[in-house]
Amino acid sequence: MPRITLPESSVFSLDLTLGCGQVFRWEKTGAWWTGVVEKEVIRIRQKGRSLIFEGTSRERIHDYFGLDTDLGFILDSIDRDPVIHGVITECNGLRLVNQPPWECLASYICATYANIPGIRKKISLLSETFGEPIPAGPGPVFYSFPSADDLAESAPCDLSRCSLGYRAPYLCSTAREIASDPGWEERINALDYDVARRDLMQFKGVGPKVADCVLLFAFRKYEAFPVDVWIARIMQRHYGAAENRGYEQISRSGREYFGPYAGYAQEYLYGDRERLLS
DNA sequence: CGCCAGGATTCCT
DNA sequence: AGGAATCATGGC
Repeated sequence: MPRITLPESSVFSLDLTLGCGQVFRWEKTGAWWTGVVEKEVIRIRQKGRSLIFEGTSRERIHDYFGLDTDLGFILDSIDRDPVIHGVITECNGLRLVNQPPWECLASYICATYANIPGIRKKISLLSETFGEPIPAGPGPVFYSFPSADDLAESAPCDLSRCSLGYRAPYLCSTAREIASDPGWEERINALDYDVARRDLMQFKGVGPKVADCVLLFAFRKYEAFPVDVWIARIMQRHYGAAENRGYEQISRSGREYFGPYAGYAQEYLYGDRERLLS
């Protein structure tokens, strides 16, 4: 089975990376994580400095987990006070993965005002209903995440079986838009953060929070600082944000305070939210 | 059962 | 620009 040995200087925690809530399709059984990335079922585990995996290429693992990213440099740049310093210690090795853009966009549209177990279920239902089974030997069947075309072409775009609630028409509309806009990835990629953000927010069901998540998790715009209810509470308790501050104010203050890798700070705070709010 | 959730939209002032 | 009401569903 292929194996990647991480260099001494490269900090990485597979458990924190896949378990912090940035992705919704990975599951851990025993020591092994199993997940679907595009058309591949990947199994992977970590033993110290080694990553052992099957189902995909070495290049895919490097790219998906951002193993060539200098995490130490990023963490140094956001390490500005005792609070974030403690979080960096607690969650050391957490990396932002490079998510496929469409899956990320669709997933975070589904994620609005839902909790993580519920989100996982919605995405699982979407994949089983509209995705394609991936041949992967014996055991349970895994499904690819449906493409925008898959969803747009599903006759009346009937997503009602997937527990999406009021998000269903949003996802349906955005799937159609994306299906007829094949250049959207390249376009967003080429735009600066704030322009790209306005572009994404033209899709139905995409407000500032979803846009920030997509820019951060799929387009590597690391200054994005998504604010959900947990981050809002953390910013209130630990960073003196007033109680009735709106999204833009909290997000901007996070960006200005933590700098060009504010999104990393956000994800570390989110990953350690239980301790920070206990 | 009631409260909450990686919020967005619409309508209002 | 900044509120408030509304939205559908499942987890806990």
